[in-house]
Amino acid sequence: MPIIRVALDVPLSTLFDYVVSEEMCLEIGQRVLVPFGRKQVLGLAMEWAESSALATDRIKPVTQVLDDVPPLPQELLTLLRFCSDYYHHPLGMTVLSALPTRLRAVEPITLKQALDYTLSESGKALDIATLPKRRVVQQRILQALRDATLSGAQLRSLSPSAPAALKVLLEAGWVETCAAQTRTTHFFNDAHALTDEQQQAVDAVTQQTGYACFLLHGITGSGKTEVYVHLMHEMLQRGGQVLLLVPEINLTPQLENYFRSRFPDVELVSLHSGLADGERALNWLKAQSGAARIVLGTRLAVFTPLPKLSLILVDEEHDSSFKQQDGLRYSARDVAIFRANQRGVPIVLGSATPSLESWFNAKSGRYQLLQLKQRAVQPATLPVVRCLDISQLPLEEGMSQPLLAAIEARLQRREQSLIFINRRGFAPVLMCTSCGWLSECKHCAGKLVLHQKDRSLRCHHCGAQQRVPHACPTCGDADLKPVGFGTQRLEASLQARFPQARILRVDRDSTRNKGAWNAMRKLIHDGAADILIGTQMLAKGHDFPNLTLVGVVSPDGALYSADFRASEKLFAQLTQVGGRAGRADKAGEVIVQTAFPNHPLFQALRAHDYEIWAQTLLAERQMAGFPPFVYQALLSAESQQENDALNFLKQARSAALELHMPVEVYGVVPAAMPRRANHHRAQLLVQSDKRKALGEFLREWKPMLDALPAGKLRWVLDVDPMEF
DNA sequence: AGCACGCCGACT
DNA sequence: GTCGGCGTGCTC
Repeated sequence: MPIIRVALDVPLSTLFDYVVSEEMCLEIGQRVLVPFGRKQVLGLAMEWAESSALATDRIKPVTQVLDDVPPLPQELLTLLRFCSDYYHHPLGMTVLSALPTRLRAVEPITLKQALDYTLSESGKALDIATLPKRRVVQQRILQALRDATLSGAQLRSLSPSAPAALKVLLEAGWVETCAAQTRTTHFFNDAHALTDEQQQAVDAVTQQTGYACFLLHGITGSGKTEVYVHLMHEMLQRGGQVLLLVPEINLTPQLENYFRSRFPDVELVSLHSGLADGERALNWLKAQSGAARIVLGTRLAVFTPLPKLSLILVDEEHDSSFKQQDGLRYSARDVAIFRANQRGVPIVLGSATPSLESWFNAKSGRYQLLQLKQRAVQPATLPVVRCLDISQLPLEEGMSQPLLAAIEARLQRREQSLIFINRRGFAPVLMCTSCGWLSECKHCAGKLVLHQKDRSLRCHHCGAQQRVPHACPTCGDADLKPVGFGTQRLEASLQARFPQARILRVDRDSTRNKGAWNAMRKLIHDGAADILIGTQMLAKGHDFPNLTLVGVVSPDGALYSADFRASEKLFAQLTQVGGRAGRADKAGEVIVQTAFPNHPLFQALRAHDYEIWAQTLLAERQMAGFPPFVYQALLSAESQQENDALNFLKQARSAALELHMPVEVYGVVPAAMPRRANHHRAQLLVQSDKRKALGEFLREWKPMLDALPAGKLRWVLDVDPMEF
């Protein structure tokens, strides 16, 4: 009897053997239902086996083959094996976590057959002019169908009310459905002529045969998206599929609409965790069938089966949200590169501020560097960046006179200002002026943040919340003072100073409700806000057409942060948020309040010189022996009893040292947040200047970790960690 | 991860 | 005498 090896969603690195009866029709890549323990679970058929190491009588038979969807392609299984191996995550969990939730359920999926629409005989005979004049959309649909048989998507692009109108036409018998046909041509809305630079970038990629990784470094406003659009167009013409990865779910609906407008009759699907299970599965299947030609998605979309994949685009490739922070801790950007290589197709990483890893690879020739140094949009010049030395300037509620004056000037000119402060709440801590007591979280090592709106103190790490005390819990003094500034405090003080101004605060608190952020974006776009105050959420998002000033308040924390990537991230954020300033007819202005105006970061920011900044950082990293000059893996552990985590890590460390492999094993140290939600947290860093050496070490080490007595503790191994 | 089996404290 | 605590151990 043949034996199939099945991936199951259990934290074990092995596959599980099952017997397949003769009459059962099973292919690799199909979902199967198998008995496991005393339950029936869903698994994925990974490979055939001649024999099993297990005694024959212990091998159970496959219960059922789920053939409602086509098998996963071998290529995707290979990709998942690579991920499991590289990130040292159990294969079964890796494979199952790549499936959309709906496909991890046993209930069969009923696929709606894609339909095309055409005129019936009576429809052809119909004189459109005889229809009531007000039925504009119906007339438009009929007119369009005169010329060609069209898909639902094509008809939907005629009008938002097309589906309703179509229903009426179908009921009237003028329009009929027929099985969808595959289209080989598509309409391309070629709205913008490319600049020379853009054209060169497009040519470099389209002339590439086989795998190559391109780093598209383009200053803000240089039109990277236009390059993507033209690349997509070319690949679609060649009959391929394009995968576009974007950092955030928030950005997908806008981008989706944008690309739909550029390719009105091309099937485009989005994939992200915000979709309902059914829709996500449906989109995934459209990608798998090859029907969806453009797949737009967040990191999880990197695991979509794409039979005709011919190009991968990673937008804002430096963004840390491409790194998954739990479960399979993959970097979608890195997996995408592996995938492009595996498939033998080009991949383009785009950013105005590339990650140092990518920049280093481009400089050393591993990636091909494509640069866009000119702006393709108006205004032609980048915003003027000014740094105000706050050690020399008096501050009023966190803001200096010149910044306030600049805001006032915008108010008078009816232009918008954006104040960027990466701290939500009113003040990061509450202090007793008498005894020096600070509001600390009982469960974490962090401080409780004052939220004035609901008079609460909140922990941003564990979510704990309490009422603001009326007096100091230690000495009883009633004079408690907020220290430092958050979005709420700036909102309050700016409102007091500019009572007429319409101020909009954009942070996780103000956008928590569903649709709130979208509604705010509309307000901003419609000019219904004068001053925007926000966190990094505002740095991304769309262009705000009437914004001419960006103020940056207290960015200095990142300059002396323990996280070696903090300053890299700050530069990217400031470049991104600064890029929001400027109108079609007018260059923008960026004002940064800092105590270190001569810091290389701000010098580079003023000069709009990413390259010199990257060079500075690379020199620092090389000196300090940090990535991208080394490869890292971080073992973190947390437990209620501090010793449990420490003992585990110490044993893990001894085991690592006993392996005597060419990697550097650091000491056991407390995590950046040493206590969180009543758990003590510590970590152990391992690194090597050879990726291969680190990988080989981890392969030996991981089973030893699995074998250590875990007790009451949680531990994770993070390969290429982004956060510590 | 589940979910068993398994051996020691407070209850009908 | 049982119910149930969560400590090991297994799942093809």
